[in-house]
Amino acid sequence: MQIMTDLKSAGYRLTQSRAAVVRIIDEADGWLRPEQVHSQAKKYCPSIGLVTVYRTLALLVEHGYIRRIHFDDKCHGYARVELSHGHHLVCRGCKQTIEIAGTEDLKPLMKQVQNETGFVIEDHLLELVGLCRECQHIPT
Amino acid sequence: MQIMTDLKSAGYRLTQSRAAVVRIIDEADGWLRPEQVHSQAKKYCPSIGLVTVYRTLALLVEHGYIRRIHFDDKCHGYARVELSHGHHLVCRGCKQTIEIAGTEDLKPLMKQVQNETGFVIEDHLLELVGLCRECQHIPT
DNA sequence: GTGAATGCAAACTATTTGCAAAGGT
DNA sequence: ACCTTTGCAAATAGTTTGCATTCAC
Repeated sequence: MQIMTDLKSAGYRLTQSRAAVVRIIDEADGWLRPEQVHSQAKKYCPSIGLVTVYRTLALLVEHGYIRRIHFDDKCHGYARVELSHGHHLVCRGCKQTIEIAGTEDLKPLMKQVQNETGFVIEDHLLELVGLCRECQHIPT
Repeated sequence: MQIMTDLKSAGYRLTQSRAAVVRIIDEADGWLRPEQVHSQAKKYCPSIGLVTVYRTLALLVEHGYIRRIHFDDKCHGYARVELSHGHHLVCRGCKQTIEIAGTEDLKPLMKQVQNETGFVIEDHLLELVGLCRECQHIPT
């Protein structure tokens, strides 16, 4: 729960709701939608409201503890960041999200792109979507 | 307007609205939000409704003519696909979107990930965000 | 003429904001 | 006790759906 300590030193209060959200994210195998975080967080903080979940997720994103997951459809989810600026691999079947160490592999590509385009690249997002071993029977 | 021919052979009708949306996307330098496509498409089809824009965008995505752009915040945009499954580079300042030929560079990484995780990777999304030459004066 | 496509309004989903009450320090 | 944080309700933003009308073929 390093994040809780970090938040405390940043001047935030250690509330039940925040602890509950962090705990749910920690326990999750993959990514969760805000609504899922909410219903699960009630386990540890029965009175928690969905609004607080949104606010806490925003706080955790801001502090780099979790990351937003984007899909081709409209749904957004959140997953814990394991490796600084790693990329992620999402299973289309069971939704588990695995962080993959990645920036290094992209360095040459990014350098090449900067040279060719004159852009200064500030950030990048690499998302691989597929099926994990257990979900490979699922049709396309 | 290859896409219009394609749609026709797929059995879709060549309507004013569809032509207007395609034309706006073609003329755009970068990505556009549905609302922007709508207001600009009125130039060519004054009666077009936002709903039709959404429906047409979905059709064009389905046929691989455009791609959804995801940002860290909630806004989704659409940009033309120039290169089959290329990745894209988005300018944070002026929003221009450049397609970069890319799958090749990721092949080794994807192969490695498949071996290490047992996943079958079906799709990937690489988005580089930065500032183009003209926008580099903009603060972070 | 016929059925696909459209536009409108209304429904819906996801997220954010205002504000009084509760809780952490 | 003070001031942040919370929960509720309501507001908002983005997108989708139902249905009568319009338009491409």
